[in-house]
Amino acid sequence: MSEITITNANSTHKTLGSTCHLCSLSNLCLPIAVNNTEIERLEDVIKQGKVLDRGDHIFQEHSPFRSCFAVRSGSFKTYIVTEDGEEQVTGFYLPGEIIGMDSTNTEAYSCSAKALEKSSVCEIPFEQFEDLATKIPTLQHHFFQLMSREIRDSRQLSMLLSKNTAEERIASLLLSLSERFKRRKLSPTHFRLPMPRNDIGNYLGLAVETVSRVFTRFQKTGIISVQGREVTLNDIEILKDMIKRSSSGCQSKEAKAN
Amino acid sequence: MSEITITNANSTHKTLGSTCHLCSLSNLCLPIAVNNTEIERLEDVIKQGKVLDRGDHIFQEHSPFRSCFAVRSGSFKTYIVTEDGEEQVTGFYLPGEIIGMDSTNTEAYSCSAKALEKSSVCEIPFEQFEDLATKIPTLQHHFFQLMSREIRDSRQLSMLLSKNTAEERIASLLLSLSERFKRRKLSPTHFRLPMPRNDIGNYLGLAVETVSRVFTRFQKTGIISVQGREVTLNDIEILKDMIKRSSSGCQSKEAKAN
DNA sequence: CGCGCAGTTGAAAGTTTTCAAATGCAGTGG
DNA sequence: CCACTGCATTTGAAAACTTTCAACTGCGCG
Repeated sequence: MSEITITNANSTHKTLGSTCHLCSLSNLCLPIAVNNTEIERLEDVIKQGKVLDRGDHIFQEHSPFRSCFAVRSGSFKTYIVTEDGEEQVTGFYLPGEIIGMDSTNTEAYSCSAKALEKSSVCEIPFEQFEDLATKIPTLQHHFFQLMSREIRDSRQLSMLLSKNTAEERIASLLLSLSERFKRRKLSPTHFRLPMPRNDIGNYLGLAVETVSRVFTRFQKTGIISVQGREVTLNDIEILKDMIKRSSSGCQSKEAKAN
Repeated sequence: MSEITITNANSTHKTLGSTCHLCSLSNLCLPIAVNNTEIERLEDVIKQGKVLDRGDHIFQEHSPFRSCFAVRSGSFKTYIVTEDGEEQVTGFYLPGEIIGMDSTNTEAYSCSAKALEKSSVCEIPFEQFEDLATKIPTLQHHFFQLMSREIRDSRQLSMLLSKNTAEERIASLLLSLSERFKRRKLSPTHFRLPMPRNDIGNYLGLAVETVSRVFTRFQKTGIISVQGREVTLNDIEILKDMIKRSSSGCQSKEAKAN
């Protein structure tokens, strides 16, 4: 099955036949079977290479929805501001993952998306993309797939929040990150947390202090090593055992290869 | 804008022009703009009138995914069984709502769906439906819409679970049910809970005892009246104020009229 | 009429939060 | 290059909320 991936604007290059690597994030973003004509259409639709600094927004809650965004580098958090002005983190997004699917076909974005560091994204203007999807069944299929995965991931998070202890939630997040790094061919056992403790706590429904204490506890028992945002998972099995009780891990938003 | 709705097998009738009421649940289920030819195609695809008793499953987790289901009467819960054998309720579904969208485009159902009482559903075989969607842009659009709503609803639940107290969670569920009854032209202030306390607690991440205590507390302060599963909301405003702190209420899975 | 499940209630135990305060780290300006 | 300021992280102790355990009540169904 051939694949297409969104690309770096500077390094676009096509190969003959049906395979075409447009981006360094092959397999992660929009891995779908299309022919060359369709690839060209996709290229027309997707705008590449928007760069953002730490703290910049890709889009703000309530602003008119136009596009989804594929993370190319860096990392993002999505969040909602509640009526009393509190921020609620709804997700973290790493390279190869797609932001904004919860706003698909709505007037406005249902959350804000902010860069956690210097990052870049590809823009997927949704209306055009949708048109294209009616013409390319595999594209439609793939997008249904991404969305249903997003639903399942979110369910997963709900379960985590409703039934699991602080330790289990953190173990779950660590494992989720681990898998997502692994998928990008990076070390699954040693990585840098893109987000502050603050956001972790917010996302997992825990006080910052609790997050900190759990990290400390994990460190003391030797399961992980932490220094600031650098984390080493010393015993993934133990972490996995911790969350066995619940059906599975934290959400992992990647576009899983078809 | 014309509408189509899935129907009772016995009372199928078409009206001329572009409006066609196939089911008593008009506006709730699949309200979309289509022409008559398209309506006929939809009718071919959707199987109507499957009846289930209390405790019956529409589908089981891990069984091969074929169809989504629109609730026609009664009510359902969806749930997952965790590795340690615990049940985790992931949602409640009332007439006009669609079950199974989280399994769209997957091999197997990602949860089980069980009738909470004598109920009936319409079956939407997904593969055929998907084909149809590529031919009817509004249908594709509508389904994207339903799915993105499902994502948002699930996010909402996560927020509820991560940041809200027991009282707020229950208030939120009550208001969600209230709105969903209202949408069906039923009383938004007096209704029968389709599910046992058990499932409420499970869904909201609370012990049954806590659910019971909160109901009692609400009753004592006069906000609601409860006798078993019969509930009367005496002061919706107070309930709304309770959950104001969080951005919004509980999930409401209805297909909102386009 | 009685069994069994659903719901309620009380008291103790556990987790997590909150409040307060100290320490570390990083970018800024002198 | 260093001190300074502000934010991030850590830690301790008390307070708050929810769960757990146990027991009791109520209701529906055979």
